Formats: sequence, C-alpha cells, structure tokens
Amino acid sequence: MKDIEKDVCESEIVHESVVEKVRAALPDEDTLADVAELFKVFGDSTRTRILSALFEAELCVCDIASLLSMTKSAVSHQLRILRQTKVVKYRKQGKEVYYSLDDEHISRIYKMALEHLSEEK
Amino acid sequence: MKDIEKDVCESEIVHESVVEKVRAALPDEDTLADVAELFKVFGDSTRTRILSALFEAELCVCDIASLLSMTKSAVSHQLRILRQTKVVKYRKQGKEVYYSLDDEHISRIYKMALEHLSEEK
DNA sequence: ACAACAGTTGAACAGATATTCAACCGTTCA
DNA sequence: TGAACGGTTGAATATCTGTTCAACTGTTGT
Repeated sequence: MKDIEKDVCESEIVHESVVEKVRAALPDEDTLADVAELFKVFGDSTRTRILSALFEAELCVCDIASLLSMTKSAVSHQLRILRQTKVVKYRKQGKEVYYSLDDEHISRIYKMALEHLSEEK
Repeated sequence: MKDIEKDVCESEIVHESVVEKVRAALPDEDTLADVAELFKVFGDSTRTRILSALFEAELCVCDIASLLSMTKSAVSHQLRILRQTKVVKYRKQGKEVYYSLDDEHISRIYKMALEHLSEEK
C-alpha cells in the first residue's frame, strides 16, 4: 500500500535537462539489442573456450570436443550459435567440418577484454 | 545402443598434434571464465542501455529509471551487477546515488562492438 | 518526530539457456 | 550395400537470470 504509481520515479525532480540530452544521444533500441546479443554470444565460458581455441587454429568438431572434454553434440550446439551470429565460419571436407573465426574484430574485442581483466589485477 | 563411450570423440584420428599445440596455447580456465563473465555483463540489453546512458553523463537511479521506463528496483538490481564487476562506480550525495563508468576500457570495448556490427551491414 | 522520497534488498515467478540423450543425415571405405 | 564415423538436430531437463513485488534503510525538510 505504498506506491500506487509504477515506481518508475515518483517525484518530478529527476534531472530533466540532462535526461533529455542523454535520451537524444542514445543509440536506437535495435542497435543496443544487437550489441547485447553480440556480447551474449561471448558471455558463456564454453563459447569463449571454443573461440580461444579457434584463435590458434582451424579445428574440426571432434578436435574441439576432445580439447574441451565435451560431447560432440554439446559443441555442435554452441557452434550453431557462433555460426548464426557470423562469429565463426566453416568448410566441409569429407566427413569433417572445419571451423575458424569469421571476423577480424572478434579477436580484437576478445584481446581487449583480456587486457581489461589483466589491468584490474 | 549406439555409443557406449562418452561421445567426446570415438575415433583416435583427431588431429592430435594440432590439438596439443592449441591446448598448450589456451589461457587457463579461470581466465576464460573471467572473460566470459565480463562479456555476460554486457550481454543484456537493459545493461547495455544503462551503459550507453552513462556513456553520455553521470546519472542517478531515478534518471536511469525514467530514461529507460523501468522501475527503480529493476534498475538497481542491474546496477548492482555492474558495480560488482567494477564496470560502474558511484558516489552518494544526499538521498541520491550517482553512477558513472568506472573504466576506460569499457567504452573502448563497447565502441568496438558497434563498429563490428556496423560493418556487417 | 514524522512524512516523503531515493535507493536497496530478498523472495518469488517467468522466461531464457546449456547440456544430455536419442535419433538422424551424409560421407567414406570395405 | 552396409557398417563406421563425423556431425547435426529436436525434445527434455536442470539451471540460471531478469523483473516484479513488498518491505526496508537512510536522508531531507517541515
């Protein structure tokens, strides 16, 4: 029986001019959703392990599975996500499917994260 | 009744020498988990919206809530995550708590993601 | 001291997500 | 042709995660 209002902000004394200025400068919702989605792909340790492996060499699914001690199925599911978001590319050769990084930026972003982490001890 | 083995990789013909070379080059598990955790923080559109707002100006919780049309509670929960991961810092002034970006790298990583996205049309 | 408001917090709920399991497809090789 | 293997896929399950709700803390001003 406290706030009947939506609790977004009950007083009017939000810093209106600043807020409006920021609102105008914000990227549109779609762009921000895309940014979040890209980072979400990196936000799983299985996928970062896969990526840091592909960082070193082109690998087939079996290679990755044995490298990470995971089932081919689990790896394949994650590779599908990486494929769909254009983070990795693949080529088929006989029975095997070889994966590698698709984009230059990926490694730059990844390295920047490592740099960030190392600097905060 | 197919694979009795763990399905990690049934044949021995994984590319052993390559795999071993990659295994040696891989960062340790803890580092990779940290990388994933950092990216996970960016992997939510509410948090990317908060960050892109703080990118423009220091803001109090009420400002952010009204900017994003969210409750103060929801915003506060997300700010806690950003605080714990040292992505944002805050200062108290009277009743209000003002948040801002804590790290130079954050904006660099964020901008790099935008660049990546814009290049794939 | 009390009312009002900024902000935080924990529990509960709903939606998202990673792994497992079993079945399946396609290629190779005998 | 058919067994063997690399790889993919969908459904099921268990876990995680974001928002809501209600209650609470702390500060300001009367």
